[in-house]
Amino acid sequence: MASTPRNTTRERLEAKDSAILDAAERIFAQAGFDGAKIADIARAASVAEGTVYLYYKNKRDLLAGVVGRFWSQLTLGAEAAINKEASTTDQLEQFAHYHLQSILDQFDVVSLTYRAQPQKDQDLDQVREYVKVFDRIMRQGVDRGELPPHTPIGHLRDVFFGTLEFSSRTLKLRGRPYDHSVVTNLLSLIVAPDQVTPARLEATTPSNQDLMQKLESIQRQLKQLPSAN
Amino acid sequence: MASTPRNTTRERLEAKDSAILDAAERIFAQAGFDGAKIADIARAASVAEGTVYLYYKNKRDLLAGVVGRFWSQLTLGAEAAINKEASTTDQLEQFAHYHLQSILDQFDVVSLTYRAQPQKDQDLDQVREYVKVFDRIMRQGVDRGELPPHTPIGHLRDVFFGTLEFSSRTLKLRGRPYDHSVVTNLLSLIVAPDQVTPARLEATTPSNQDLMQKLESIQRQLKQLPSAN
DNA sequence: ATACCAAAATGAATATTATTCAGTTAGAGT
DNA sequence: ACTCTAACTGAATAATATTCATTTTGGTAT
Repeated sequence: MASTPRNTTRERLEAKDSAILDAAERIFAQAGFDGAKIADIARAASVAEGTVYLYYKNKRDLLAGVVGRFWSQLTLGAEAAINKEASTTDQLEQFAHYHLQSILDQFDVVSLTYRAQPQKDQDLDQVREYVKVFDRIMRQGVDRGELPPHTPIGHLRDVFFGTLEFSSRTLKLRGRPYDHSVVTNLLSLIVAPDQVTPARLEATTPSNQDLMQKLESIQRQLKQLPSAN
Repeated sequence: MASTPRNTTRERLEAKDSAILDAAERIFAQAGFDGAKIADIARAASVAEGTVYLYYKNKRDLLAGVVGRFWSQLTLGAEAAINKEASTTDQLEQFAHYHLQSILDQFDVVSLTYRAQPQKDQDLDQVREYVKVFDRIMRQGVDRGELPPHTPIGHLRDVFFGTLEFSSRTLKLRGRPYDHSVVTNLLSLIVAPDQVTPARLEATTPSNQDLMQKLESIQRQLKQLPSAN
């Protein structure tokens, strides 16, 4: 019955795989790799311990599954969060915002990514895929002429992801929530400074620039007073 | 006999502690946290398994000891590698060079640092101490007038360490050796962000000092008005 | 509908290690 | 030399990852 539209067997297997990954993600994030017990994960997924080993060779392989799925989903979310019609600067800001928010939100899962030496080469495939989102934006920016042709994309990629990851650690360590100034500051380094206008900030609180302009305007008016000269 | 210059007992204990840390560092770096067996570490340190537990509460605590010592030594090395008389830019380059080279060289030990959730707050104390080296250079740069007064040191610190850490991962992943262009590129962002000289930065974002000067200037003008009374 | 078979699932048994602890050794002070 | 304690030992214990002999399930053919 190969032509039946719904392959119930495969569906059942995928559902079970998914349940195991869900449970593993939860337990790993909560207890860390060592603290997580296969028995707990199996129970949370409503399967026997042995069943876990039908889907994943061992605990480490299970972790790789969790991490791989996480970054894979993050890639999808990023594509959705970025407006491909927007300017390069705006796309970068959208991506940086999405990335920082996501890794703060799921800090524990992210932390599992680089734990110990990833065994296999393909263990980081999904991360590589995610990173390519940045490369695409930058290449498009160069093509469009919004970035100089010699832009060192490789270097800036390390700056982009490295800074956001380190910032997320700093924020977590200090118990602070998402902070957009991290994104603004980063962008001011990566793209030409005059292209980055902290629109939100400008709207809410007048900058020193605004104050200075106002003062200069007042001063000009003063100079025009008849007796002032 | 408390006045004897050499306290042999203490010395013996410290030597043993050191031997255990040496062995642990080697085994942890080689096999990762999970892969490292206490039995192996004990054998490599020439002590019984039980002895390890006289010095460290458990395996995780032992890891914290290894990581703490590593960063502590890195701090000493950094102080030595930086010429305090040099310009801020040069000091930053020296530090960046030292840092990247060190973390590449001892990549496996560095990787152990952020593994899983550091349990205690003080687990990262030595890392904090290390990070302060950057802050000191930057503050000195501002004091000397080599950096604009409003340099966002906190943000730039995340950029500095985040970028170098991520770059080290990129290089390792590709089997590449130390690459100084990483340092050069990073510095061009931090110190002289593409034609944004300190002067220009000052011009674009007036400080409160600037504002105060402007106000005082206005005030002087006002006093000269005849009708001002 | 029933029988059959392979795939899927189970969980008790096994293997591997972290951790403990009852017993031993060493060395500082008297 | 004797004592007493701190340091050390390694076999015993406990926790838990992994295996595997057995059972269950569900699709397919008759």
